[in-house]
Parts: sequence; C-alpha cells; structure tokens
Amino acid sequence: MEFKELECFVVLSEELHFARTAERLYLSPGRVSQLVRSLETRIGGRLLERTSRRVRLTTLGERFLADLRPAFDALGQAVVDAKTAAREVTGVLRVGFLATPTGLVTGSVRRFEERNPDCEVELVEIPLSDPFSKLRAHQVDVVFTLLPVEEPDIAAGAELNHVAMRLGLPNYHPLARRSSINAEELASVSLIGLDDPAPRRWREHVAPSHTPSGRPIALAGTVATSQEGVSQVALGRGAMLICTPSAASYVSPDVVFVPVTGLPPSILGLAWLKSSETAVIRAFNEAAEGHSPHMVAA
Amino acid sequence: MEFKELECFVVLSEELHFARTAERLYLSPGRVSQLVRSLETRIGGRLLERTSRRVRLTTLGERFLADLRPAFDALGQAVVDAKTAAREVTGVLRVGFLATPTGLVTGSVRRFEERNPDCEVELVEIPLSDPFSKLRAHQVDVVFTLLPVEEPDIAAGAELNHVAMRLGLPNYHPLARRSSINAEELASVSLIGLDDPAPRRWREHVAPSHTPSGRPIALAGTVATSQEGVSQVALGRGAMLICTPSAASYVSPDVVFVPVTGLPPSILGLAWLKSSETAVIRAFNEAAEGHSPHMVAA
DNA sequence: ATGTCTTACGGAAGACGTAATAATA
DNA sequence: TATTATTACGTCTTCCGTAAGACAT
Repeated sequence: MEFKELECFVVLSEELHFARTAERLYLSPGRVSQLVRSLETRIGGRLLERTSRRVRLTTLGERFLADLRPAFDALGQAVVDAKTAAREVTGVLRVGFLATPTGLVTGSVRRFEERNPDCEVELVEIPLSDPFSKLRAHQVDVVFTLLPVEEPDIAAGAELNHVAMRLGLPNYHPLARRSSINAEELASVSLIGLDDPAPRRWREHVAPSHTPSGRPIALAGTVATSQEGVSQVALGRGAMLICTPSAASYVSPDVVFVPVTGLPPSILGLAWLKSSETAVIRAFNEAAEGHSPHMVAA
Repeated sequence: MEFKELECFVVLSEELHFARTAERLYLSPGRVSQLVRSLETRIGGRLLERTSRRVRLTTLGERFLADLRPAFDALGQAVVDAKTAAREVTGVLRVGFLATPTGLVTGSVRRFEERNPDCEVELVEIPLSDPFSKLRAHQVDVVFTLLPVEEPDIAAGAELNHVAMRLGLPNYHPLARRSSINAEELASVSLIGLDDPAPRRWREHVAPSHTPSGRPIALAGTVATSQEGVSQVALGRGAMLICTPSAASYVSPDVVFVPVTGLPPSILGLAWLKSSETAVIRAFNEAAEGHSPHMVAA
C-alpha cells in the first residue's frame, strides 16, 4: 500500500487530467500514469477510464474514492496537527525547584508565562538529596539545579545565577553574631549533609569534608531537604551551608544565616532529560536565560 | 509524508519494542529505528522516548497516535474494500441486445443471475443501425452483437451462436409461399437496409448489395431497428433479411419469414469497452460462453 | 496538427540488511 | 553479561524525469 499512489489517485480524481495532476504533485505526467497503473494493479481493477482525450472515474473508482477520501484527509490533518503541536508551546510544564522558589525561579516562570500564555506552569519542589529522580520518573519536565550536571542522560542549559553561600547556625552559637565567616572557620562546626541519592559533588558542596586549606570538617548528619536541614539547625544539631537567596526565606528566631567567604558559589541552571526535550522546554530555557537577574555577583 | 514511517510508528506504539515491530513489518530493527527517527524529524519533535531498555510514547506521540490511528485504519480498510469490490460481482450490469431478446440472450442472463445472485441485470435494446454508441456512452456495459468486431476500442468474446437468415416478405408476395429461398433470388426483391451509423459490414450483412454470384440487389430504404424494418415490410415497402430467432418474435398476419439458403450465417457474441472491462463483465461473458445453445447449426 | 496519455530507458535517490557500537539492567 | 536500541556502510530496489510513441480530436 503506497501512499504516493493513493495521493496520486485522489488528486487525479479531482483534476481528471494527468498533466495538471503531475503539476500539483511535482511529478512528470509519465510518473502519474505509472502510479495510477500500479495502484490499479494492486487493487485488481480499473479505477479510472482514460483515453488520450478524456479521463473519468469508473464505478469502482468512485466507490473507492468515497471510502478513501475522508481517511486520506484525516491522515494528512493528523500529521499537520502533530507538526503544529511539536512547534507549539502549550499544555502544562512542570518545573522543579530546590529548597525555595527564589527570585530566579519565580522570575523565569513569570517571564515564560508572559511570552507563552497558552502554557501553564506547575512548580514542584525537588529534594536537595535527589535532584534528578523526579525528572527521570517524568514527574517534572525541567528542574532548576546546581551546575555543572554530569549525568549522561540529562541536558543542561546555561549558567543562570552565581549565588553566595551562608552558614545557618543556632542563634546562640558563638559565630552567629559575626557579619561573615571565613571558609577555614568551618573546621570548628559540624555540618549537616545530604541523604543518600545525592551526587558526590552536591554532598561536597553542601557539606565539604575539608576546608580549602585541608582541615577536616565534621559531619553532623544528613537530611533530604533544606527545610529539614534548617529544622536540625534550629534544634542545635549542627550548622548548614545554604544559598543566600534560599536562606532569605527561612525566617526563624532560632536560626541565623551568616555569609561565608572563600567558598565557591552555587551555580544554578536548568536541566532536563535529553530524550524528552520539547519545544516547551526550549522555550522555558530561553525565558530563563533571558531573565534579568543574570549573573548576580557572589 | 511517508506511509512506511506512519505504519512503523503505529505498530511500534503497540509493541513498544523495536525487534518485535521489525518482525511484524518484515524489516530489520535498524530500519525501524531509522523510520521512526525520520518521522520524528518530519514532525519536528520526539514521538517515542526510548532507552535500550524501555520504549514509551511521549505526550506528543500519544496525541499524534490518537489522531492518526482511526485515519490509518480507515485507509487500510478502504483499500481492502476496493480489492474485494474489484473481485466481486455485484451491482447492476446493463446488457444490450439487438432486435429481440432471443433465447441466447435470456438464457445467458438466466445462467449469469443464477451464478451471481448479488448482481442485477438490466436489458437494453440496441438499434441495429448503431450497435456501439450506447456502449461508448456508458449506457450499457456489454452488448450482444454481430461478430467479428473490428473497432479498436472494443473487445469481443467468443462466438456464441451461428444463426440462419430469413427473408421477411409481405404475405401477398409471390415468394411468400415458398418453403425456402435461394440467395440468388434476392436479386428480384428490394431490401430494407440500415440507417447511417451502422458499420459497413452490418449494412452489407442485412442488405447485401449483390448476390453471391454478383447480381445486384436493390435497396428499398433504411431503418434504425428491426421492428421498424418489419413495419416497412408489412406496408409493402420492401423485404428484409433478419435472423431466424428474431423473426420468430415478429408474429404478424401481414408478414411472412422465409428461410434463405446460401447466405453466411449471423455470428453472435458479446462485446464491451476494452477500457471498462470489469469482473462483472468477465463473469457475464463466462456465463454466456457456458450457456447451452452453443453453436446452434445455421 | 495539436494536445494528451503511455512506454522505454537510464541515472539518482533512498530503502534495507548486516554488522559493529552504545547503553541499560 | 545479556538484551536492546543506534549507527555506519554497501547493495539493490524503485523512484522519477526525459523523450519518443500512440491515440483522439
């Protein structure tokens, strides 16, 4: 069952003229003749009666056309619709964020929704300890995450944000009154780290095992989310490194966030499954990259 | 828009497995991979998400399949139906006959209807003077006619019947009492011939211009049908040669039909348009050829 | 004589399989 | 390691246009 033959028959049924049919299909008249003959052989009977002077449908041809035409049109329409859908940015986009919907997240979403009013955004929290599972399980389409991303099945966008780190401390802690803390001083606290699925880089970022100069840092325990971590800090079970924008949202009388100098910044960006990249994801990535708080200083 | 790609996508959507899909389509798995990739490029987005371990439809793929599937199935069904219709013998067959539905005609029709109860036969009279116009105008599908047929656009079946000729005469004519007439004696009568569109062979058959030995025969005038001719004979305007079976149906006190010896018999058979040959026509031809009054002697 | 459909032929495109490769569990 | 999808590459089909032929008006 060859598509070209059917197409040729449908057009020829309209035109009843080989040369015009050929023109419409970007073929030579000879090829049209071949295709029709081939289709007739396949069907097993004459579909068109033709002399060099007149072309007309046979009874069989008329009946076939009546059956074929609607199916044929629907088929073409399905393909056109799919092409459109592939290009269009509609439906629902599920965006994962870490810890807290910071300015970067809300700003990117606002900008995206402004430019793509037909697409709704759902925000989903991603546990710090497991940044990619929801992506791989198709529970979210795209996530804000720490760059760089080293997973081979995951693609990442550009760096969107360099964010300085703060240390969350119980308010009675000696360091809590300081206006800033040097990275070397972390050797004097116990840090709260991340639960198991977290990549090694993330663990080391949130709870470095040594100071830049090599002094060991104690590990107080592990948590799944920054919210859990802050709770632990409030209970005096350790200190926790956290991004400055996230820290701003944890307002608690028991916890103080003090800037830490000498640590590499958190670099945030978008990530998505390579195998599931869509026009919607590309559009969101563009919106995020065009978002203004670009490269906010550490 | 390639049919193979669509087919491949539909099957792969069912199987969610490249090797099984390939098997069902008689292709190699590699080819299936190529086809799907090609379709995705054409559409402009991923239709299936696949790892070496799992294959699943994307949202786009699901929507596309929902649109595509009914159209795809209907298309296949239309082709199957057309193939069936091309083989089947159904509908209406319009059969043309000359002068009178003789035993050959009625017998063939009965036999055909017996064997093809789904096909209805309509009988249409064809004027003797114009045996093929109704065929060419698609007013009939097949005609009983004089053989041989020399028109290049018309096909003919086997000889079905050799029929002796009779001469129709006014009952007061000197020859009307004879039990038979020799062809040479036609020189003594005026014959009624055929109107214009009739082929030369027909004219000469119905109203020969000379006897077998070469004596001229007068022409009394021309008519379109044998019914008209018999009327002319009844009015004494001439004599008319007519087939024996046809003569039997013109019962009139004014006209006598006398057998003529020494003339070639009328050979009857079927004819149809080469360009419009169908399974129905072939079936009717077979029925007629199998009909018993085969080769009735002159 | 002209416009139209069909046929013959050769070159180019692409359809397909095989086998090696990559990725998953 | 076993299973499965993908890629590379060579072969072979068939797609298609050109041009000549056949046919009808």
